[in-house]
Amino acid sequence: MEREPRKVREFRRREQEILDTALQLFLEQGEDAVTVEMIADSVGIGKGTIYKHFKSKTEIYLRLMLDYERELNQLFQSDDVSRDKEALSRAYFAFRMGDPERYRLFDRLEERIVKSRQAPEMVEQLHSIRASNFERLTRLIEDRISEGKLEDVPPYFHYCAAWALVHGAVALYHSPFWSSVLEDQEGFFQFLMDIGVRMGNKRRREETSSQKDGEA
Amino acid sequence: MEREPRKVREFRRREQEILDTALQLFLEQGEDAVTVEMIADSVGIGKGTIYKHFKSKTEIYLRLMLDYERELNQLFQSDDVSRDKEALSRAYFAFRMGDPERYRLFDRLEERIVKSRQAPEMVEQLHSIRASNFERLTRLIEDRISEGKLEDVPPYFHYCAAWALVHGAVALYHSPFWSSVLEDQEGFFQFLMDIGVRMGNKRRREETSSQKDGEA
Amino acid sequence: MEREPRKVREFRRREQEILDTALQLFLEQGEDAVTVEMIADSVGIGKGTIYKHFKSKTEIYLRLMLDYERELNQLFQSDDVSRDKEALSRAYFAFRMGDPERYRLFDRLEERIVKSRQAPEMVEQLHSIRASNFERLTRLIEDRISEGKLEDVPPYFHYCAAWALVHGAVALYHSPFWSSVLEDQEGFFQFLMDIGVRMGNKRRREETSSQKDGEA
Amino acid sequence: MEREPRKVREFRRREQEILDTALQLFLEQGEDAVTVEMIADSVGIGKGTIYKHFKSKTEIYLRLMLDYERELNQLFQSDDVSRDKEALSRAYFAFRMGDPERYRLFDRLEERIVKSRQAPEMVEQLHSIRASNFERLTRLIEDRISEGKLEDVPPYFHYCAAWALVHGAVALYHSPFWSSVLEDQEGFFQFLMDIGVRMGNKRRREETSSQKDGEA
DNA sequence: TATGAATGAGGCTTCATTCAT
DNA sequence: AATGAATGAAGCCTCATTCAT
Repeated sequence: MEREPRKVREFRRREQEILDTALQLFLEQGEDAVTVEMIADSVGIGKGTIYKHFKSKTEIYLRLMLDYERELNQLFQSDDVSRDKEALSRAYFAFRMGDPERYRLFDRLEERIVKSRQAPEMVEQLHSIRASNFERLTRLIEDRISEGKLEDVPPYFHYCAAWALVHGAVALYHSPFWSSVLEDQEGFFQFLMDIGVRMGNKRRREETSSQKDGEA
Repeated sequence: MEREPRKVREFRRREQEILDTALQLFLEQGEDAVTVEMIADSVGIGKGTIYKHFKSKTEIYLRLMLDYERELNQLFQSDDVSRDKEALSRAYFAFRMGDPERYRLFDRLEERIVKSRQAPEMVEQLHSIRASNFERLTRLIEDRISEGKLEDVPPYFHYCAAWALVHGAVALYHSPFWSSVLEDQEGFFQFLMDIGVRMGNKRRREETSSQKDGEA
Repeated sequence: MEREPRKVREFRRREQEILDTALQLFLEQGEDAVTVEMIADSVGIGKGTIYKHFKSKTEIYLRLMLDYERELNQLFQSDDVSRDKEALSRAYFAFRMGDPERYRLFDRLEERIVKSRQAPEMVEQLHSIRASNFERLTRLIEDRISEGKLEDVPPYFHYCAAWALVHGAVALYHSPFWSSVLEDQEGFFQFLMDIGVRMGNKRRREETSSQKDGEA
Repeated sequence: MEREPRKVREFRRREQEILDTALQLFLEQGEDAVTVEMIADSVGIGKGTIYKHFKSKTEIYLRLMLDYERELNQLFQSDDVSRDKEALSRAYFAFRMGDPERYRLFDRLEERIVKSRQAPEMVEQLHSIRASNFERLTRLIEDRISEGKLEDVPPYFHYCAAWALVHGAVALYHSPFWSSVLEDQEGFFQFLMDIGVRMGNKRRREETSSQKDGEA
């Protein structure tokens, strides 16, 4: 009753090692350039061992994605941030931009995996974590709307807009072309985050009406 | 001296046919699921013939991407739009969202191609078209800034922000998860476009200062 | 209009070569011990080439089986034999025993392929050839029954019995144990064939009644 | 001195459990689809434990085959049946047809194992059991021949013919194609068994001579 | 110029067996 | 004795690209 845990712990440690190494390699070389054998070699184990832990390469992808989604989940669940819409916006932005490569990788993988209909149960699991995050978010936004601080549109307008902006920011950061354009990266992402933080706020009367004809 | 042009024209027509078909297939099935043979069969020619037109599959990708970039270029060069920053924003948004799948495909391909360092000359060509677009844009924005209509930040802040938002919008549209959340797609993208059109506008005094402490 | 046929002929020749070689190897070493690569090497071509001709290893199996079944079909359709039940019995016996290894191989393969539900269309094709053979046979037997030469049982009793005996003969021939027992192989198979040829014949009264009468 | 036997008994019981489970699985899924791990899981023990009982997967096969052969042996050794050739024929037929799947499995395995020359000692053991069976049988048949009840051919002609017919019957029963043809299975196998029981019987004068020219 | 047969490197996955605990 | 994690050889199949006709 005290020996088993050791073995189990060893096993888990190795599993984590595989995941860490795989992520590292995926980020460095692109997921397609990384073979299962390379992962095994990097960890220093046999190819077959990987398949004791994961049924397929796709399952490795999904495990990594789930971990990432859970990290985000913790952010949303933590009280110090999830009460304040602006703080949450900033935290979300920071989370995504904190490791843009990773975010990008998972986004790419998700599209591919969903398209090929592999491991649908795990995909569903992924989506359900995400959905739970956004239920909480919806409530927060509804509160702000009724307080008159946010524009009165369906709550998902707000967080989808935030998602989009952040997603774009990540892509920008990543893009070989654009990142070379951005001389003052730091300043720019600050600028962008401010836009994001403010973007759904209720506008003053005059402003609202100027939307189309102000220019004319 | 009159026969040759006909042959040449034939040749070009076929080349275009290959490109159109390839794009179609890439969009439908994903680029990795489409083999060169499938393209040839779809066009009704031999596999070898494709290699008379393009040195590699990657070159097909790049040709498609260049064409797309040139289409965008025309948008930016057309006078009726390129004088008015808001109109341009809208047009840009509309262009990307008009065929989000295509945009997404090219974005994905660009990352991969750049990473693997294939066909660097063509990549450079792609980037130079894009750069020329944005030189023109830079001038337009500089004008608006000096007119006091846009915030006084480096001009690329403005168009990079627009790029990011649009990019995010496309991804959102695409995402199997998010697109299911967006019940009122039409309304949402309108909402987002408005944000995009307004986002770099110079803010009134009060607003600017309220940035952080307005909430408090 | 004269060049194409040459290429096509070449292609077919090679296909046949693959089939012949594969059969040879399957017989010598057992189907599982033979890899696609071995076949390719034996023919002197690349592994990939095999897959231009056959979608999978299983398809090779099935092509061989279909060819064999068609050979048998020709036997049944040939007039000189298919009018005379005894001659047909002998011819059938001879056909199976003429290459017992091959028969055995295909029997084994059929079981496996059917069990794993691969290539069901080809399996169906195989079965339909066989069924057509036995329709013809059914008619022949019905004639003999109404002439009072064969026992009046459902026609398939007759040919299924023949099938069973021949199948057993082949297995016997094959069995490492039994074949060592059979000192006078030639004589034995003659003996067995005689049984087969006679076995469904109408028996005289006395014989018929003696069948079980201990019981009565 | 009383504890050890218990342990030993336990060990044997487990061994039998492994064999039973393995057989079950082989029959249900085909021997190649069953991994050693599946057997272990089914029994509820570790994979390594199986290798404490059997040196290899092949040894499991052979142990099952030996058990089967020994069962048959008991049939032949039991006095009530082994004195009467017809009763023995029927019993033999019944034994094989009683579990045709099992017979089929072992037949298949024997071919494979012999071909690959694994565990030759066990194969030899298998064959020697079988040989002993047939020595006894030989004597029985010799008696009947000298009594004038069976045709005067080498005794093994008789039992090899029986073997062949039964083997064919099993295959017929098994064949995905043929079994669908056999509407009246029960009736057919009765018909076949009668043939088997009678087939080596001494024929009356007239019959013998009619063999070839009776038809004419 | 057009063709399409041929290529072969390389990917993913399986599984019987070993061995340290 | 029992375990089950680790192994790695080996198999099947794909597909971009070449090249002789």
